[in-house]
Amino acid sequence: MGRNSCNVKQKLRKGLWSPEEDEKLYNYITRFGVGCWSSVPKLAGLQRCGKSCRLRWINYLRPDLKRGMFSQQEEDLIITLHEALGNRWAQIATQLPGRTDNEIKNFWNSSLKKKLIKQGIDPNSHKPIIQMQVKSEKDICLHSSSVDIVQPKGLPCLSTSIRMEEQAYHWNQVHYDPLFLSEFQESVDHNEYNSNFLSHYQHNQIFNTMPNLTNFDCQTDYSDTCTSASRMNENKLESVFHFQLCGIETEERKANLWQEGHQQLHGQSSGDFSNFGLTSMSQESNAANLDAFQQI
DNA sequence: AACTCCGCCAACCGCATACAA
DNA sequence: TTTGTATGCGGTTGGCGGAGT
Repeated sequence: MGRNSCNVKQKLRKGLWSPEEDEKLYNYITRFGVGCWSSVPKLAGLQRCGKSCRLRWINYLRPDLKRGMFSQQEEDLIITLHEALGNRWAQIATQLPGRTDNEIKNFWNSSLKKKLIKQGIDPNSHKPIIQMQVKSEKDICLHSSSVDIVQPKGLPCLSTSIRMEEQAYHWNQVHYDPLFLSEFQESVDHNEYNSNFLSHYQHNQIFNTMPNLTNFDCQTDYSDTCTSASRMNENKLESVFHFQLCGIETEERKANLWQEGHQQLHGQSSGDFSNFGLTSMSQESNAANLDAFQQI
């Protein structure tokens, strides 16, 4: 049963979002909240499909999004979770507050994958590439007599006890909760591991030793990726307003405060967001204003 | 300066699933 | 139970901008 693209029914806009569209969507969501996405574009006065609006909100406009580079801890966590979960970006994203599945996926494909390959690790299996080559040669020799245990998709490779120790060591490196590690080990031992295991932990907030990434410090040194970092900051922050100033607030009053703050800073109507970016905000003259605004 | 190449990332597309009528 | 619609997810793509020539 094929389904038409949501843009086909009407002549709807596609492509990059303009600051005006962002403003409309942001104002609508902060005022009325996220309800039925399919009705959002109509009610917000946008020539977009609901799907596009949802994506824009989740990946860009959401006030609780973290901006900037991935920290080393986040990087380690993504690698570890990818080893355990595979390409389940949405599930991985639940363990990284303020990060979206799209962002993590892009980061993985553009950076982490290459990094692992550079380190001689296969990004799909997370095994050393040399070991994989030896194994594949062995497979060719042994063919059907292979005794390897087939792992369910998404499970880390735990076919030997040595591997399990390596795994535990690696997981400890990224500061997993010891309770989580022991229960994970137990679940694996009893073949009880399933894709909901991590969800369970997330749901019950058992990742209590995971570093708090919400207040991630963008000043951290990321020398090897600073070029893309600066570009990312520009891309993300220059075009639109800086929602994080006032955090997520659904009440209209807060939205108004935000608009007032914007006007205070720039002396213009909130309709024009094109100049409300990091570039200008990073200037010292604005820093003091920002501090004052954050007090609102 | 002009052009090409290439990496990054925002956004789209199609599929799967959930849910309501 | 069937059908239509909404939402969520992962793979893919196209445009932008920086680097190199």
